[in-house]
Amino acid sequence: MSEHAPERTLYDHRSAEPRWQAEWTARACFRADDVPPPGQPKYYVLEMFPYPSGSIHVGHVRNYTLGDVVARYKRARGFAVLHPMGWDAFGLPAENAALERGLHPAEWTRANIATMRSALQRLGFSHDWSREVATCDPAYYGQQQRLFLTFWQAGLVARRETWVNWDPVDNTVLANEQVIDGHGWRSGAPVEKRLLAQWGMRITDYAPQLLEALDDLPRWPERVRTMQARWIGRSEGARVRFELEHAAAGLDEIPDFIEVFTTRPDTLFGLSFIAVAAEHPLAAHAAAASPEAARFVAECRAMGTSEAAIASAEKRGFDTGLRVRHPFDPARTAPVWIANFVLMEYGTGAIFGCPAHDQRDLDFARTYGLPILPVVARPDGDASVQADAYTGPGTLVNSAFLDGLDPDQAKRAAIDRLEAAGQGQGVVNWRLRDWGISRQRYWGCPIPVIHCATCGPVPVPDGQLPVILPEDVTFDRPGNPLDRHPTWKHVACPTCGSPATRETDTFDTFVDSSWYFARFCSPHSAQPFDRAATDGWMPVDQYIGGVEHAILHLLYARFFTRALHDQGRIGVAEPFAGLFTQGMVTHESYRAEDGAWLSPNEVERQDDGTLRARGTGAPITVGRGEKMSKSKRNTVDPGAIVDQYGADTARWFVLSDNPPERDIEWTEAGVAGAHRFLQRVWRLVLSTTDGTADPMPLRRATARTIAGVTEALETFAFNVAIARLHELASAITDAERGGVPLAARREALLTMARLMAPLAPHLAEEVHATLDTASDQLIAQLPWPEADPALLVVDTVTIAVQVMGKLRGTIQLPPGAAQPAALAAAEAEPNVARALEGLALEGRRIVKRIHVPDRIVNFVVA
RNA sequence: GCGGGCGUGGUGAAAUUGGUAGACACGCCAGAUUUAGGUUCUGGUGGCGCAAGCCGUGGGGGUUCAAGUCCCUCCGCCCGCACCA
Repeated sequence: MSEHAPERTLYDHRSAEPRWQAEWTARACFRADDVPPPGQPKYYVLEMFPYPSGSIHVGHVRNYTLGDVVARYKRARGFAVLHPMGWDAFGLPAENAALERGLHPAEWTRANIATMRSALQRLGFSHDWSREVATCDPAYYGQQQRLFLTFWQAGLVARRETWVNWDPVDNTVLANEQVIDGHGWRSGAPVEKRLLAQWGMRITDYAPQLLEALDDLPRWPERVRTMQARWIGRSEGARVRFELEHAAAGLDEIPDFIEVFTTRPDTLFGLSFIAVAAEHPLAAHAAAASPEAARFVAECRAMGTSEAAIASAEKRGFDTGLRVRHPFDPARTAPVWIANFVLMEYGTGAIFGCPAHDQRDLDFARTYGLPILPVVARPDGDASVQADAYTGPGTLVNSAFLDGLDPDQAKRAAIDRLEAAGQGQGVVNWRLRDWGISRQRYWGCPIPVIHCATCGPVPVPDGQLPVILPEDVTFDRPGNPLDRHPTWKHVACPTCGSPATRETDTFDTFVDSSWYFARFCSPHSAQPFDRAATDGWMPVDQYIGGVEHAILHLLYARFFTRALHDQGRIGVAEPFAGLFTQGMVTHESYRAEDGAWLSPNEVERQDDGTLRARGTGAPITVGRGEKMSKSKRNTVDPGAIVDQYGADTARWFVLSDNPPERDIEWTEAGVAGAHRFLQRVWRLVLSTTDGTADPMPLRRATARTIAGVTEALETFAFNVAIARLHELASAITDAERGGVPLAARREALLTMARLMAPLAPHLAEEVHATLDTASDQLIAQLPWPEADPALLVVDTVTIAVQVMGKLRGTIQLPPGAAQPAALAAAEAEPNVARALEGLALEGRRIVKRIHVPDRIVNFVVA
């Protein structure tokens, strides 16, 4: 056996990683107090907690690695760090698993949590596991019920008959935010509209605040802020009452007027028609009176929102026969239509149509031959109606008292007149809807309400909380098993004592994730959270997760925090001071000739570089990198990567090459490359060659690396941090070859280990323990290295010399060299001199000499 | 349609924020050591050119001594929202 057996030169992650993980736990390195120590700055790092689906995927690895780099770095920088982890554990997949596999959702969820917890722990993340919470635990959701009741008291909860989005596959209501393109966000089934009594949160009360405060979140991505702003959707306009002519006397209980919302009250004289949504009460009246109207309304509803994209091409309507009077000219009337392009959920569910100045109205008017009256002339005076509706600036015409005004003036004048006449008022309209939180599902937090025939809905008294989800339920039929439970829902009314029933709906799981960040501050509190703990830790300094939560989760969490703030229960109005949205992890997809998707481990690279099916050698088609998905089978199991290469390799790879906000493509070559580099570091550690060369250049390189890595970590440029560490490794390799003493190289390696520690913590500890046998501390306990300023001082700088802006050479000068010296050296540079001579021969001479100290010299020749 | 973002070698990218474009890595080429290696190490690698040099950050134009970076304009790609009155 040779002296350098291969096993001895390889870093063995299989033994090192569990050893260091155990050591961190034993020393409680990542334990945080419920209140950060006084005098020490705090830093709360939070990654969006996972749904316990059963296994971690590489997206999780990336998400938690990013958070862990920040947590470990901030800890080393002297911050008291809170870095918790828990489980967003309620939700539909657990019920589906129950149906498919006969497992109870609780059992399935708990097993998944156990698996995923150990998978995460194997990656060496510095989470404080003593603060772990699961939203399906009564200790958590009981506090959530308490929060709900305080929200109710604060007037933020409403029970209303509302048109809801009904998912016919999942048998539940969906929030607007959960309807994607007319389909359920989870089931993908076309969403229907149903009228149901629902619990809702009055998030619209907070629309102005939620919008304005976006400006105070500079550490949020622009993209997310604009998405939220558009979702909240503020628009200024007017509500206008149109009195109905009661000509159609056959209709019972027709209201006296229709109210519309418009952003263009200036164009009221262009009125051509009124259009109401199919769900509008007036449409119901019309349907009651006329079979044709009923048929049209039914058609619209059947179409639902699912065909919205297709329907957008075709505007369809039905004339109810009703007419309204013009608010400014009672002699003028216009017809009332039911139209498929009017949305019940925006504004008042009714519009006034001004075809000349609104494209949709124009399309509709042309389809049904309705009048088109221009009321805004273009700046050149042309008021004619062209192919497209005119929405630009101009002057009002055909508009009585508004004539001659510009649209902005006319809006104000029209609103003034409406208000004076009691026919409308200027309003701000919001796109944001109230948040429906009832779900007809079992596996969620029970809504703590009792329905009494005499008292109505009654809150469950605090002493009876939590309302525990019963576990003895069956899933043999569709619908909510809580409804069918023999005893659970039957209770006495807390107010009058008469027989009553529990609410059997459960909360939307987005409620669960709207306050977990506060719970993490004091996870064992007998209240939702302790004020001292949230005062100490909130807000979250750095929140990290996928951009798919840009609207739903982040908006609800902001709403909850604001509401709690206004109730005096929490000290911050915004939960997340900094938000980072990471890119996806993608992978090539592979398809066999018959079109079947192949997983990466069913594919093999041939000697000629082509990819073929493993075993059969059949040719395959390689698709571009795209989001990993089970259907395309292009997923990679992080567990297998950790087994083969170790946690540090997986972490290093997801941080390498790409900036974290961008998508990365997972490649076997990239993983192998990360692993090679870590092994290379280990070989440097094992080197025993000694020498007597000057160690100063290596020391300077190390100091520069400290500065470079620090800056990179501060700016989330983790790929750049890795590049800097590669450079230091090369410098140490060069030093070894150049005979730099072993002790100096080991000093550099010890610094390198500390710089690497946030990214590859296990190897870092191994290096540290190997080279500094005197230390009884772990890197996890040590402060961040400081660069000696003296070592950052350079004795020469390279200055570029340009002639007419083109690079002609470089010169070496001491830093801070004065202009005369710099110019002289520049002119003396042979290549520069030659260029200048050549120009002089053409009779051209230097007219200007630019000198930027330590940067550049530029000779400008006329 | 509206909003946001992006466009740099064969590939992923970097660029002190207006000052030497391509750091670092993958890949590729050549060599060394091994030679069972998908090992390790060294050198090379934007394009054209023998060279001096010229060209080069999606295209065009502008500002400037100097532009990947700022301004105008066009093209292309990605993401989000979308009959929002």
